Amino acid sequence: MSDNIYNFRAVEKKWGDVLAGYAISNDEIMCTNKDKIYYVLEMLPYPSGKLHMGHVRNYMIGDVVARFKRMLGFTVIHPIGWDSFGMPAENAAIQEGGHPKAWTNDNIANMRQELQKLAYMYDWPREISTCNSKYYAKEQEIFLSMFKHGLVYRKKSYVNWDPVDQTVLANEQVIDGRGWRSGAIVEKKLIEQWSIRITSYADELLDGLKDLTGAWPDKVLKMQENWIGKSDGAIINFELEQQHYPSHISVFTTRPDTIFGASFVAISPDHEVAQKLAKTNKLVSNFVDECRKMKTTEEALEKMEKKGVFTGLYVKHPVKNGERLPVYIANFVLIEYGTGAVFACPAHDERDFEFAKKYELSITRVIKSDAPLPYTGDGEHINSGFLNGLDVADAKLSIIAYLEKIGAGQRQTTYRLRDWTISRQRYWGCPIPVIHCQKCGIVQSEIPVLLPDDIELGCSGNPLENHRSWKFVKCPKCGDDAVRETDTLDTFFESSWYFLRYLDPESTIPINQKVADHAMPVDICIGGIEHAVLHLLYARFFMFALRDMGYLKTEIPFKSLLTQGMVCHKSYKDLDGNWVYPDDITSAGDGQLITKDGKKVLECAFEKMSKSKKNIVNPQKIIDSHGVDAVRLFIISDTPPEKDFDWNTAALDGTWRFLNHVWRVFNKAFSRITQQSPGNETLVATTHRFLKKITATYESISLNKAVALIREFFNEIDDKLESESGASISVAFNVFVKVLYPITPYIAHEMWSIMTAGGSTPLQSESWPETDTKLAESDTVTIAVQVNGKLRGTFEICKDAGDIVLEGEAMELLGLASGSARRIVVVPNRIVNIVI
RNA sequence: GCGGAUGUGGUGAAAUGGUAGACACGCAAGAUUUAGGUUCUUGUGACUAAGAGUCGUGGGGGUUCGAGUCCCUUCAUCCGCACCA
Repeated sequence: MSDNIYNFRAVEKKWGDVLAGYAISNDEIMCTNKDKIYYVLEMLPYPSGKLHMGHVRNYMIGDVVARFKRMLGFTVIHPIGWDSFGMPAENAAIQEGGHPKAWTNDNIANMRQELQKLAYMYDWPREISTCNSKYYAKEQEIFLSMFKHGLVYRKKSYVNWDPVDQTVLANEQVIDGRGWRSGAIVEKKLIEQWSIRITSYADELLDGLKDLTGAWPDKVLKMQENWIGKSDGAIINFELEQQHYPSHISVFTTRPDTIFGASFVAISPDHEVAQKLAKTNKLVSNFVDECRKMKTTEEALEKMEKKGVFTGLYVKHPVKNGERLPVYIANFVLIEYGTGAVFACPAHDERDFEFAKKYELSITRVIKSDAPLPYTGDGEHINSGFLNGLDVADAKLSIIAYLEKIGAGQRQTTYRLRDWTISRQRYWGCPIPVIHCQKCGIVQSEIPVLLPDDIELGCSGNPLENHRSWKFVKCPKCGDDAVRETDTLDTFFESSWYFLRYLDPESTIPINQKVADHAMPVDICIGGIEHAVLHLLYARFFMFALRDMGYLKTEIPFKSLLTQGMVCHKSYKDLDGNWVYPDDITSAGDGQLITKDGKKVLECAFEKMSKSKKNIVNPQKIIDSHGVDAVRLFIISDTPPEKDFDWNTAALDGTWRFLNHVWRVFNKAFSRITQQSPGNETLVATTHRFLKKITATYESISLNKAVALIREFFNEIDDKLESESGASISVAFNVFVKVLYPITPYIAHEMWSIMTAGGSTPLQSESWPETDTKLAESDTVTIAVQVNGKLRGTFEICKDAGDIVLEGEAMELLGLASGSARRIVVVPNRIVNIVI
């Protein structure tokens, strides 16, 4: 191999198998002390076809951590798998022909190869694919456990309904109020769906956030806290005057203290009273229909007028004897929150105020303030009977006690969190293993319930509905004709426990508790911030639920969490507004950018790499041109892992040049080592100084800083190469190769094999070099001299020199007579600040 | 509207309250003539003719011998949630 050019292609070929091979057995895990086990988890990818830069960055961070911890002597668990159910496979099959299973498995095969090419140290024997029955059959067992424990249930709930595709859509699949595939305006529809009782864990999920403080990003904790949305208040029951309706309307309020200012009660169009009225009252039914078609996009909500219709009904005021309040149906009252009904105090609530103005309802101020209405702040109660004179907090306590005494209400905590609707009318998902029998009701099916392969895609609705031989079965209880559940599970169900299955992917039971309780929690989970609420909340919930069902004892899924930033690239548009690939752009010379065929191009913003905006860089392409090591090094250089990474192709060339530089210097150094050249030994101390700092940056996963220090260390070696002894250079390179290895394993391995002449252990079984702390501390320091806090010069001196000595040196440097300073502040080994 | 974060050179970024801009990218000048994408040296925050001068971490205050860092205030940008009773 040439001494000047690092032949990455040859080296990648030579060490590919060595670097991609890794496996840790469960015996080894069980024999390892719990605190010497390190579980690195990257959120498992959806097999979309090709790896993108976001994957490369995500898995690179995990790989560096895994390799570093391995060298530190940990038993590192570092698995990978595929989140392989979901709509894209089904859609691809419809659009391109073929079968979702084939499409998915082809993609997995391709992406697995790409991961191996990048030398990610994955424990391949632990690989899972969620669309494989080996995985989803165990998931069905968990589902049935949840069913038995009353954690899953069927209920009618309002869901996003696509009237063209005839299916329920997840919230994420509704874009600007329209179905992402059909483009139809999504309706709210009340249908029977399977749900998970995640709300019964609301308090535990909220409390659990405390244990994660500091280890999970504050932002994520805050987002989960807001999502759970605990609010304390009261339920107040308003007795209905009219007959033939429920005896009362219950409302939830966080401001029971404003009850004396109540002016009306408003119920949701989906409230049972509204529903009943709609059957006989045309005005009401028209309004209810109108509300149902309401768009739920942000802009629509912002512009939307507060509207309502009077029901003709009245309720009794629970506290003010003899007073009655009109009942309205209002478009701003949500059935999903609280009780689907509110009482309105227009003086102290903005929405109520707007509504009351519009329909000329009474507005009574009950809190003293000079501010204009509506006033939502604190203050002394007025016009409020026995609450008069109290502030808001005291009035709340007082009124709740009173309501409880007279039986008209009670204290109540409400959550924004709703039960998780888990059923999907989709083929490519885990079948819900139950059977509907006319006689026996819902009956558990024998498991596994396998997805049928012979399926007709592309028809409207769920293909499983149309698969007669699969759908129609005999009831396992009574033997009568029965119908299989044709809904499948939300794919978030799969991604809520995969990290437990990795620990024993072949186990006959879903979770091998012995291994799980020994190896869990995951020490670090690395993934995108987009899962801050969904996946990361579901995973936390699953741990609590699995604990309660006796599957394991551990409660926390991920001890720490790193949310890596997005990989961004500048995007470009031509003058017609079409996106243009960055590769197709050249400079016209006058600063103007043009496409290859001469069209003018405008620079847009740095934004997340996406196919639709064409601002993508194909990892495969740059691996071919720059080599795996260059790509690995580049993707973690310069930007902290949690920040967005702005792609810069010129900087990638710089990384490539660095590796060539390393190679050249190594060859020079190697000949000095073998010749045992005489010279200085200063590099030994330098080495330990850098080793100490580099180890600390790896430890805190400040990978951009680790890279900066490694480069600084290398520059130091390069500078001193000619003057140092062979022995000293050998010490430096021994450490340099090892600190480089987690990032660029190929070149590190090549250098190592040359240095050890193949006679020593492979680099990946080597342990991390230990810092000699005595050597790491230099014996001279540079002292900064300041006058009134401003730098005026520096001097070198022995470490730990006394204050008097430093003071004298500083005065001399400045040419000041002793005693001329008003005050002198000395910080040992750092600074002398002279105040005049 | 509520919540969160971030503002440092041309760019990505460093800095336990203690020498701001480490490490890179880019750019400029010079050397070598390398033909594999070179390599090497020097310079590169702004201002100033120049300096060992002045200014400089979004703006304005404050605490301190000393503030990018702590406190108050303000502006801007980004992200999340949102008719939540």
